[in-house]
Amino acid sequence: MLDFLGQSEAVGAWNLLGDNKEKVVRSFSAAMDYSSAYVDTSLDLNSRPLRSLDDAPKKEVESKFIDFEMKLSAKEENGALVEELNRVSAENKKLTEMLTVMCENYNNLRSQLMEYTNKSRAEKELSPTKKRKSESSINTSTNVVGVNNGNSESSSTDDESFKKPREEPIKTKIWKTYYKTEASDTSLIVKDGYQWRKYGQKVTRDNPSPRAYFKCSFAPSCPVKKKVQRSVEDQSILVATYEGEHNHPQPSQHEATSGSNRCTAINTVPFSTSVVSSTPNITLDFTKPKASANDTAKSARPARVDSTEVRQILVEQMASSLTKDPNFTAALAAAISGRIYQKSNSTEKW
DNA sequence: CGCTTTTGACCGGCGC
DNA sequence: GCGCCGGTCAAAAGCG
Repeated sequence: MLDFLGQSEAVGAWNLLGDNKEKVVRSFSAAMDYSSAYVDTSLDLNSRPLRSLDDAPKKEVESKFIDFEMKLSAKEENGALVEELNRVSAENKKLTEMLTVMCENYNNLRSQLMEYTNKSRAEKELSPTKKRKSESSINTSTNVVGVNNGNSESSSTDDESFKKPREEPIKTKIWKTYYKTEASDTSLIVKDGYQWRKYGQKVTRDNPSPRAYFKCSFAPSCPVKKKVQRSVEDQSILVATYEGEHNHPQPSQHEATSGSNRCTAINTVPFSTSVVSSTPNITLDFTKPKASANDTAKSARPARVDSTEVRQILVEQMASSLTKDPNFTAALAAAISGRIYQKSNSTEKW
């Protein structure tokens, strides 16, 4: 009985979300976008609770509803239940409004952040700072935001870049790409569509995992280098730092998808603009052939995606994550079954 | 045999 | 000046 009431509440919540369902999902995905807080929203729509919607169990559920309804009418508790439902409905309406306000606030904050980011970038480009030789090009290259992705390497370089003036006038494009790999995979090879020649490997101080140094196999005509190192926080994530731009076409798109080392790019960010979390759940497969990876030097970087595309993918990711969460599945099942209940109620009682 | 990878040595910037 | 550290070099080894 109580259990069923709980389901009804979930039903009400879900129904009342109405057109805001998508907004909810989008806001969640947005939240995942700008914080590295891990939210276990995984659910599996194929798991048990939903199977009750299959034909045979569905009948069972419906019969439960009928029994329940009969009991209710017998005990004349409908009024109380309706009252309870109304109360929950009102509460959910409030929550929906709050969520909408939160979405608006989030959008405002985000636009402010973007504005601030652009401003600070412009300032840094006007008055560059100096660092060690190897890192000076980094600082001239891309926008810098005071948001850390948790990678101690990028955070430390950011700090230092603020302290020292620099004189390196050469601007080199530098950006980071995060690749999701098998945890058991110990290689530092990422398939990004280009051919690389490894020329060194070092164990750095801030990370127990070795850092591999690669040059583009078209070197010296192509000056692009990359460094690959496992993330300190998540050993299954490879952090590839690219320096420079390819001055030649991508040799083989097939290369990007073939090979024993199956890794997936989960994020591409300009150096130290790590606003986007490295949450392993968000997986954007840049290794697949795509139009953006064409001949131009600028497209040499692993496909940058625009915000709407990212947002869409995030929403899809969110949906897929939600489908893996047993709790959400249960709530969804309850919602659907609740609709049946409401429908039967509305046709017979109201 | 030629290309790639490995790995220890070396170099240069930086802090003390 | 010295030591630390990240980055690069280059000889040796590995591989097809």
